[in-house]
Formats: sequence, C-alpha cells, structure tokens
Amino acid sequence: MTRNVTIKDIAREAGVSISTVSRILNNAPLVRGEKRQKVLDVIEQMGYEPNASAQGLVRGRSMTVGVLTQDIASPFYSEVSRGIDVGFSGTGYQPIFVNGHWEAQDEASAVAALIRRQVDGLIILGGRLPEQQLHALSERFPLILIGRDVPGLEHCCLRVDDLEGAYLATRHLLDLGHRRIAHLAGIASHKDAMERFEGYRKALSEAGIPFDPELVYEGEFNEPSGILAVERWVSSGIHFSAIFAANDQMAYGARLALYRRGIRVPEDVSLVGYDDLPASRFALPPMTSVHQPLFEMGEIAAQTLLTRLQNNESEMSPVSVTLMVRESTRYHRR
Amino acid sequence: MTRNVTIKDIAREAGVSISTVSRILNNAPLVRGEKRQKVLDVIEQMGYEPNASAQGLVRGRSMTVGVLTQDIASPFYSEVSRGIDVGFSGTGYQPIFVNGHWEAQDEASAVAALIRRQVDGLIILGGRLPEQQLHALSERFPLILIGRDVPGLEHCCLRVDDLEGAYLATRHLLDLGHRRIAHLAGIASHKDAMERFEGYRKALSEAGIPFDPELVYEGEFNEPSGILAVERWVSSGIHFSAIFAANDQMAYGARLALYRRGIRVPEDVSLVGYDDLPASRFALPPMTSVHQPLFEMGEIAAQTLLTRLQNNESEMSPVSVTLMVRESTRYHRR
DNA sequence: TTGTACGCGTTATCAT
DNA sequence: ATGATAACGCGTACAA
Repeated sequence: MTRNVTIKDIAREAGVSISTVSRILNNAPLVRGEKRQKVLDVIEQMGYEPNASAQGLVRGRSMTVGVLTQDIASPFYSEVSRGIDVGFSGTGYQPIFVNGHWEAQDEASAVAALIRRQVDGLIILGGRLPEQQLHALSERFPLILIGRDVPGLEHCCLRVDDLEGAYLATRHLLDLGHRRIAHLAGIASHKDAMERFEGYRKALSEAGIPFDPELVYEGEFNEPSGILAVERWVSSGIHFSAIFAANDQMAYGARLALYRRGIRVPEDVSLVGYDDLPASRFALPPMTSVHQPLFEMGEIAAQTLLTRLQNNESEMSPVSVTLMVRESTRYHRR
Repeated sequence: MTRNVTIKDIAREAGVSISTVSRILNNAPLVRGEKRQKVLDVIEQMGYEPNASAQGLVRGRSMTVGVLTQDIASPFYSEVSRGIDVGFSGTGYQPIFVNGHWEAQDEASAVAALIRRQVDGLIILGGRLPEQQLHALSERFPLILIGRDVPGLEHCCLRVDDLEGAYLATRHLLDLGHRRIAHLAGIASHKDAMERFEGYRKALSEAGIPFDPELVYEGEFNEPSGILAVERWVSSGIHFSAIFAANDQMAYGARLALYRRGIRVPEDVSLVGYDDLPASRFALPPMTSVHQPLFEMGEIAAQTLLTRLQNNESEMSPVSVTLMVRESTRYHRR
C-alpha cells in the first residue's frame, strides 16, 4: 500500500547525498559527527529499512539460505528446523523453508524457487533428489545434506548412524531376554529405513536368532501404519514379546492398537521407538526410543554452512545416537 | 561459487538482445517462432532461473509473504503453517517463516527482517506485538492476524471462538454428570487462555455450580505444566472427577501424572483437551478435545491474503470449533 | 569529508 | 518483430 522509504527519501529529508546516507548505514568511518546524527534521526523517524533485494543485487549475496524440508508439520523435521533457525539467528542470514513432500518433482521446483531467490547456501533434509542434481547444486553454492549419504559429497553430508541406532535398540531388547522381536519398518525407498532394518537384523544374527520375515511389517512412518501392523500380527496369530519401530510415530500407533487388544506395555510386550520425539517422554508409559539429536543437528548444519559461506573449510561434527531407556521396555520372563 | 546465469548470458549465447529474451520469458505475443525456440533451448541448456531480487526491484512486488509464527516446532503452529504453505503453493507467492518466540522484541526484529525482504503481505500468528504497531503494519501492506483480536483491525483478524470451545468442553463434562471439574488454564497473558477460562466459568455458572479457585491451575501450555497441576491437586487432597485442559499438550502431561498415580482415564477421571492436535487421535485412550481447524485456518489466511494482494476486498470466512468426543471422557457415577 | 556516476539483473518504454 | 535504454534501490570507485 504505502511505498517503502528509500535512501533517496532519507537523503532529501536530511539534505545530504545518498552516498552519505549509505555510508552511515554501513558505518563507514569517514562521516562528520553532526551530520551523522541528523541522518540517523531522520532514518529513525521515517522508519527506514534497507531493501534486501537491492542490497543483494549489488552485493552479489542475498544473505538468505534455503532449507528444503519434506514436511513442515512433521515433528521430526520441525525439531531440526528449530535447530537451523536458532543456528542462524543473529547472523544476518535468513533461512527460507520450503517443502518437498518427498516428491522429486516438488523438490526440484522448490529448489528452483530458492535459486530464483538467490540463496547463498542450501540445506536439504532427506528427500529424493537424484544424486546427480545434488552434485550440480553443490557446484553452485555451499550445500549441506541431512539424512542422505551421497558418494562424492561426503563433506556435505551430516549423517547419523541409523544402523547403529537400530542395533542398540534391538540389542537392548535382546539383553532383556526377548527372542521374538517384531520390526515395524519404514518406507523401503528411504535409506534410513533400510539402515534401521539392517541394524535390527545385525543384532539378531549376532545373537544367533534366525530372521523371521513374518515379524517384519513395512509401514509408512505414520501412526496408522503402527495400528495396521499390530492388527496384522495379532490377527495372524504371530507371537512376539517386543516391537522395535523404525520411528516414534509408528510406535505410537502400535501402542494404541496394543491397548485396544488389551495387551499391556511393558508387562506383555516391550516397545521401542526411534527419533525420541519430544512427545515420547510423555507417552503412556514414557517410551524407550533411540535419540537422535535433531535440534543439535539443525544447529550443526547451520553453523557448518555459515563457516563455508565465509569461505572457510570446516569439518562437519559427527553426531551420535543414544538409546533413551524409559518405561516401555522390561525383562521378558521365559 | 559459480556465478548465476543471467538474461545477458542467454542473449549473447542465442545471438539476440536481452529484451527479446525477456519477452519470451514473460511470453509476450510478438516473437518469431524460430528465434523463440532457439532461445528457449539455450535457457534450458544453461539452466537459467530468473533473479527474483531483480524482478522484485523493478516490479515493486517481491512475490513473497511473511509469516510470523511464535514457535516453528510447536505442533499447534506447524499445523497452521502447513495450511499456509499449501494455500500459497502454486500461486507464485513464497511464504517466509520467521519466529517471534512470544517476545515483542524478537517479533519486532523478525518483522523488520521481513520488511527488508520486501514482503508483499504479512500473516501474524499470536504474539505480543503492541496493537499500535499492528495498525502501522496494516497501513503498509495487507495483514492477517490469527489468534488476536485488535480493535479497528477486525477485518484482518481470523478468530476462533475460544470461549465457545471451552464452553462446549465444560458443558460436555457437565452433561456426563461431572460436578467437580478441574481446569488446567493457560498463560494468563494469552488472550485465548483467558477466553477458555471464561468459557469454563460460563458453563459452570449456567449449571449452577459455584466456581472453586482451588480447581484452577495456571500452566504454561506445555506437558510439564500438566504434570505439576495434577501433582498439586492430588497432593493437596483436592477432589475432582474431570479435568478440562486449555490445550492438548498440558492434557498429555496431566494424563501421564494420573497414570503414575494409578488414576485411570476415563474410569476414575475424565479428561478433555483443546486444539485436537494430530497426536490426540492416538493418545491412550484417544482423547476428547476441542477441534480447531488449524490447517484450514492457515489455508483461509493464505487465500484471504492472496485476494487482498490482488486489491480485491474479501471477507474472512469465520471458523468454528467442534468438540471431538473420544474415549477419555465418560459418565460420572454419583 | 562529501557528492557524482556506474552497475547489479530485470522489466517496460521507447524507437527502429 | 526486435533492439537500445531508462528505471528500480543500493553500494562503491572515483572525483571534488
């Protein structure tokens, strides 16, 4: 509606040239004290804010970074996003969040939108963009990949050891005496889902327990999948004393289905999730889960990108997973 | 790293002038078919993307809208954000999300950042910006306010009737025969918290039940508050057969505290939440809650802003709340 | 110490 | 049908 105030307006009002105003704004050293104060007053009074587009155009840097997430409303991504947000706050860089919905098509157009907006760097969470495109992107600007593992882009990838996390979870159940451990797997095309599956199998085989495909259900990383899995197992008469879910949301669904069947947790069945979402601390009972430092991962991604934007090399601090043992798991009496 | 491809590059490569390229990009009608194809090929091959900053500068519109939320990771805000995101997808407008953390200071600087980025419109969710500043903002560009009720800006405010929602919830419990209904209130400085409190009192007084301040606990809209409230009530020997929480997160905390005390839901105590977060459908037991159409509110906000950006007047469709009755509430036997 | 003038990439208004 | 050119708001090399 109202036109924005420009440097030219300030200059006219203060009776100086635009370059003087510009210099004051960028606090260059050579400006007379008196005139300086006058101009600052006018800026304050007129409510001037510099035009970032124009600044970006002339400086060649937009001071924005793009963040491609897959689902803005998923508790998983929003924790990471919060870390990214905090990591950039006060740095002058503004993160712009866009959604890819796990569709290479959507992701590509979202990235195109970011490029049009001249982002200086890019953080990508998960997704299905072809590796070739990721390589191309890393040529254009600093790139951070979370939850992907791309050959040749190792220095860009912030990875957590999903196999290790799943191994820890399964091992924990084994140590408690469980032998029939069901696995609520994630979407097969997601790399992390497959690695968690691998970790599960690794722990099993180490313990000398034969793998039973009947105990595996491929879910979609959401609550209804967990319900369906339990329904399937129970109605098929498949026995199990524990469930390891590839993420917390599926575990929540499984928890509800068990409740409906009158199967108690942890008295009858132990339950382990993955992600350790904030809600898991308040689940009934508080749920054992593999903790990924989501918030910290966001912060690390932001900080690493930041140093690379300043043309400094930097290693990416590795992050490790830990098993948060709570009350949804207990000893299995033979 | 690599410089971006510009129109000038395309023009040189295709052997035409920059105005021709620009015309083709904006599909102006008057371009020769042969030359046109040649240019399109070059654009495709060089991977050109228009510079949105430059476009914004000359057009006076940045095609971005600002969204000021308070906490990017809260399930409440992320549902609304998702609606906003969907509402703008495919419109050419790009929403930029920033966080205010419920601090007028942070909010003001976040808004300033958005103004520097030349947003064409603004959506503000909650927050504590002084009404005077909101008025000033509404002078600059189309403004939508969610969860606030500012005198003089009624046409900008997307409100849900919090008093009505709380009334419905409390009334539901009264209809089930409950007489001692505890209220887990929200932060007193939040308008919606106070309205929910009012709705609770209104239902009570209509039913001829005297208000008992002992039954009210002021929480902070998070899970630990719910735990503390129940601890306080139970340890003080205060009797109640139902709890109405001013949001779902506090209800989750209360649920856990009841569980720890061996108090069953709904057999011993009925529990009603507010917000109807996605997780409430999968709570143990699935939780009765006041549903606000968060996603739809985001969509409505986006659509309304969109039409106003095109200088069309538009009323804001009102949204209504509904009580989702699930399994955490049941009849109270006298 | 301060002002003038150019260029960033794009669109739009002129000529041609 | 196409090409030169003036803006848009800002930073900065250069001139004064």
